[in-house]
Amino acid sequence: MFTITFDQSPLKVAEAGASYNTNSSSDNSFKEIRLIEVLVDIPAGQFKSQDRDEPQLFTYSIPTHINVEPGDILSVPFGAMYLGAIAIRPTTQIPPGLTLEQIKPVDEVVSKGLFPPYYWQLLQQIATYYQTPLIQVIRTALPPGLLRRSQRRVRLCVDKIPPSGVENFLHPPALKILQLLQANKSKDMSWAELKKKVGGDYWTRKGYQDLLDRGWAESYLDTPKTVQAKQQLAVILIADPHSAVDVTKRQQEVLQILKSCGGEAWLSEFLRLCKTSSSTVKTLAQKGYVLLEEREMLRLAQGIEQTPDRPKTLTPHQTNALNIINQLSGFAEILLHGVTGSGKTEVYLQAIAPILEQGKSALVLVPEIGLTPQLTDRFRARFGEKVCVYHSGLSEGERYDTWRNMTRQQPQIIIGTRSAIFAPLSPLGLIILDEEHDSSFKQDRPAPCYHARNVALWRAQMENCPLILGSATPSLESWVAVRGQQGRGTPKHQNIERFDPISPEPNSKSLINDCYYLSLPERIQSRPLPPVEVVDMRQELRQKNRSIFSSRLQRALQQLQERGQQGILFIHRRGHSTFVSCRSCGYVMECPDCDVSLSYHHIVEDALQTSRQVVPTLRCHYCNYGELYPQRCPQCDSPYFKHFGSGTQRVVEELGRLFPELRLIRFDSDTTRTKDAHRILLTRFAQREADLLVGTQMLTKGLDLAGVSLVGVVSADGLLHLSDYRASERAFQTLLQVAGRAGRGQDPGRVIIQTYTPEHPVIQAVQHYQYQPFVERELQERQELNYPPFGQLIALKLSGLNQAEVEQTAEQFAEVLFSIADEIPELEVVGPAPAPILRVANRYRWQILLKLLPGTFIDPTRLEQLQEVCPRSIRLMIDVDPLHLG
DNA sequence: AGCACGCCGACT
DNA sequence: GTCGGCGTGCTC
Repeated sequence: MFTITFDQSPLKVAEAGASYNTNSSSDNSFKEIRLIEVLVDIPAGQFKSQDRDEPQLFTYSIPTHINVEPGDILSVPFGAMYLGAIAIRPTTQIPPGLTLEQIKPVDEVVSKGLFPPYYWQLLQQIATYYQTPLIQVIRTALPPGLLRRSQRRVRLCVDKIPPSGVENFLHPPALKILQLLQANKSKDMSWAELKKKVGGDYWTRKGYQDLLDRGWAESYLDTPKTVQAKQQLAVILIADPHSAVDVTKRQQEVLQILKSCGGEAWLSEFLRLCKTSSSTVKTLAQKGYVLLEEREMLRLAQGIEQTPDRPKTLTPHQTNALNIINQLSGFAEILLHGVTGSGKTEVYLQAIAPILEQGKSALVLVPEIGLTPQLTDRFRARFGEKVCVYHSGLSEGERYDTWRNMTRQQPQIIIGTRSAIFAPLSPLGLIILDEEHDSSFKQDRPAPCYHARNVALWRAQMENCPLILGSATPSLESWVAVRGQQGRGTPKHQNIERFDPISPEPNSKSLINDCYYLSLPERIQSRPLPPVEVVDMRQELRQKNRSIFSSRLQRALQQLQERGQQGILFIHRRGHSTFVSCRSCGYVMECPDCDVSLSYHHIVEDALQTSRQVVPTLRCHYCNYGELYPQRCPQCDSPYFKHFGSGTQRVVEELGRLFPELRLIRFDSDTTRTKDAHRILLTRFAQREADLLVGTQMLTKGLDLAGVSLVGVVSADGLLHLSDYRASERAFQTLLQVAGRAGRGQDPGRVIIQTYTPEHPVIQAVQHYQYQPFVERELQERQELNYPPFGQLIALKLSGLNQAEVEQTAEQFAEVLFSIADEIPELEVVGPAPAPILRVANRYRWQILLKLLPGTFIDPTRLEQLQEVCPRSIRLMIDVDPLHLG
């Protein structure tokens, strides 16, 4: 959005006192004063400097006793409070209009040396591409807890409150606050927390004012507390135990144990080890044999210790892939397309080994760490303590320490989720995105809505190292990027080449010819892929089977029990499917213009809000095309024309009714909420405590359970007809992934997919494991409508509390955009349209879609116009390359 | 975000 | 007249 030039050379103290330009009348000599320009952590870039293309920087002086370098995390006074900030560059200029007296000193250096050299360029790139203020990108990248602000808190003046009878005359909001504070142990709460519980700023202020007037409560700003390194007492041996004469036998033993520990240990652990008390150690310290010292302890999340394993023998395909990867030096994008069970992980492991030997680190990104404990375990078994995990599930301390450990330049492996792409490893020898097609690599909640695959690509280029994208069902983006020239002549890395490179990096080599397609078409040990059987549910209806299970699936479940085998039952998450389809003929209502299914809406309000009518409507949430919800199927006139969905609950009930003997484990977001729940449930299943695993999307992600011989998909339709141009791609990927869970052990396995539209191309492709034909077909359709990966999409998502206001602003935006589109013929404005789920968290949502023709891009500054037009009450989020439009 | 300043309408 | 609603702008 804005660029800043970041001085990467350390601040040179000697030069800091050159000549100053001041506007103040007095011409003092400031030879000793060092100044630093700082990016302050205030919400968003509303503080733009007028004429330069960068966010507003603030100038602070550096107290003589501290040293500040660009990139340091600071705490600075800002107005009445203290805020987190990043040191950007030293300066000798006092900002125009200010006097030296107005320059405040930096309060504290919170942390130093957290980034590798090109890191700022990477963050800048993300800010520009994803149209997000730089500070917000920094906030996303950094481990949480570093950028803190002082917060307003309210505390009770306990001694001033009369003992009782208060409730009778206090106003409700004041009483509420009083009660909240009294319920609190420390009689002290943050303003934000109060606001949430009281309900709104207005009443909180009102109530607080009352209490303040009575002198019963007061507010104050507390100083920010940032993550700190953990200090712990360590015992260090400083004299040879053999020369110890004036010690008891027990003390001598203790010294010997310390020596066998390598002469150093954490005190608490050491005491447990020696089964002694701290007094023994203290005595030894007094006698001068050991030293007790506060030392920094790293809280690293390394996962559970594993028994070491050795590299496995590779199949010819694996060997071939590995050879090519190992020959690479410098940037390359490798698509490792391996069918489920083909042993991609083993390739990763063996590709990483030589990287570590070269003294470099490796970064492995996975969709969700909790879902793949087995992957982490395997890395730990191979590389031991060099493996750390990094994801949002860790505590602040763990994340901070893992981060700092990464900057220490010891070769290591980080396994993490999306946010780990910001891991400050350097030098970095390899980046791997496992299951690269997975949509959780795209952030969609707070801006920047970055895709870790994009960021990984930029990082790999900047670091000049290979990037491996692994998947059994590669995304169309990656397929086209790597194989594009063979197919339809699309430029590779279109997203990259569109950029103005901030500065041409010497080590970023030519972007062309760095792509490799490596295929692992067979499962290890030549195991077959499980055959896929498709069941036509329309037929079942005709045969008067109203159950959600077809007779074939029922038989299979019956057999499961009889043969003592295990199965997985996949249910598509309910609530997502807002499409309408015919249960007799399978017909699905689609938008005539956008190639997506129509969504069911029933909230219809008239503008005056005098009356409220509920009219069932079908609507396209791309272009806002709408029509009435037909009572009967437009194609076959059947009355079984319904809004769709079968939830976990219903499936479980039905299972209990049909197969009371079957032991099942539910595996969905309800049952896996707690920490380690995934691992526990999966272990129980692996130990055959249950016959059937029933669950949602989570089942698709990399489960490797040898015992599973049956995979059932209750209904593929919810997946097939999501109102989204990516529905087919996602359905194809999900179904193939689920199917891939079967037959990974000795048993060959089978897959049963139930659907009302067996003729659907996705079903056909899945049935025969036809990746390429499916992708070619899908690409054709995408190309015709200029959808990604050909054209680019940008979604403008508006939300606000007032429905009419949101709609009005959306219309207003559209006006502006249409006028921009008049100048740029490559830009198409689609919408505005209400989001398929109009109201979420009490906010009404509308969106406008920008469609750009292949090879074009829109100048980000054009979209900044919108930010300026946007009323304060409306939130605007710009989602570049949105994945879900629903 | 938090806070000051300043402009309008409802009252001791 | 003043008090206090909140809309606007500033924080080095």
